[in-house]
Amino acid sequence: METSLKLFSEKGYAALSMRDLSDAVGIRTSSIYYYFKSKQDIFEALLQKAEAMTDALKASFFQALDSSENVACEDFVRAGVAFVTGYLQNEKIAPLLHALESERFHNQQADETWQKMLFSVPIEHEAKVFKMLYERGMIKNQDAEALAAEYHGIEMLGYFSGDIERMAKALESFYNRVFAGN
Amino acid sequence: METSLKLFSEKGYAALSMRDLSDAVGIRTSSIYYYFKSKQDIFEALLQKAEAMTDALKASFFQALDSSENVACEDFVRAGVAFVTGYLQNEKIAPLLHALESERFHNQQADETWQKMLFSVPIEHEAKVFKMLYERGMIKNQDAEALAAEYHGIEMLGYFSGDIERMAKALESFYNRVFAGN
DNA sequence: GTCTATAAATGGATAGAC
DNA sequence: GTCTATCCATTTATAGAC
Repeated sequence: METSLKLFSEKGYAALSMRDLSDAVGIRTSSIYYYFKSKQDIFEALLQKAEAMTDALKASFFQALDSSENVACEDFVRAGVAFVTGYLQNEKIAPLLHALESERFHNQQADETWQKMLFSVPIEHEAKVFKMLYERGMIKNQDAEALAAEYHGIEMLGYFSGDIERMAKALESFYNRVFAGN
Repeated sequence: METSLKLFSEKGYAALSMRDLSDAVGIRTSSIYYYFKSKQDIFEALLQKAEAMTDALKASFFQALDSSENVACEDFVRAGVAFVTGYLQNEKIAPLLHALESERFHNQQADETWQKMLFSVPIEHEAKVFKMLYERGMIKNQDAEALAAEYHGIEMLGYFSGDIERMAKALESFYNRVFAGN
């Protein structure tokens, strides 16, 4: 599973052959069929793992920001950077996301899980955070959904472009405008 | 070329066979080799086309916003929506971007062109626009780079998530804060 | 320019010994 | 559980007739 994740993310589903995989694992091709009934079966196990990761993400999101009573600009920026560099780009999650992204136009479930992991789950949480910040009187803007979309947009730009410094500056700029006068 | 663009974007490079392609075009597989010396050759022609599209984009960006002397919120939102729905999602560009995205982890040039088209070129232009808006006294925020990153982040979120309505609302929210008090 | 024919390699997958 | 051996379909690509 580990090796298939690595190779699927590097080569893509169609380009990865069972021979490549068995060579990388150090067994014969036919031995793979003792554990998985087909190549598709391996990929589906991967999809399941990604689904599980998404559920896990849903549970543990942004705890630091969520529980804090006072949000300093540094915390705010740090939380955003941490999500991208510490989570999306970490060695466990990144290959999973790459494998999903490479197949998302040819595999509906890959697309759905990818969107869930990168967009719906985090945005839903972020909207809750902004709602909380409003209710505590820490920000004046009531539209938590729009704020979450802006916030997450900055994160996604950092994730896809890889320019984390620019992302951090944009988050800071965002913070200064949203928290201005509070 | 048209058919290969369509099929590469739908199936991905490795999954598209020369047979699929020749069947779709209505000729025999061997006849393709009269025009292209290999499958890779076809994909590289596609990459070239994408590069040309990127150069064309660079030239014609956001003219409406660029030339206006007064930016109303509606114009601002409309320009952003137009870039995503009218350009990125149109029938000429979308398959090109999908083909590039599917291969970006296995093909460096695909990755570079994809990043250029979706991020560097538009952001560079958007930063110029915000700089202009500042110089004309229409906004108070001096950091055009950060504003462009925020603005483009919202667009990318709309593009990838497909939620154009949310994108429009976030752009409106962004406008209201950036242009507040001017 | 398009075809038939075919080469030569690689693909996913199975049978059955150990 | 892992192996050898093998099947058979499909792949990219070429040669050469028309």
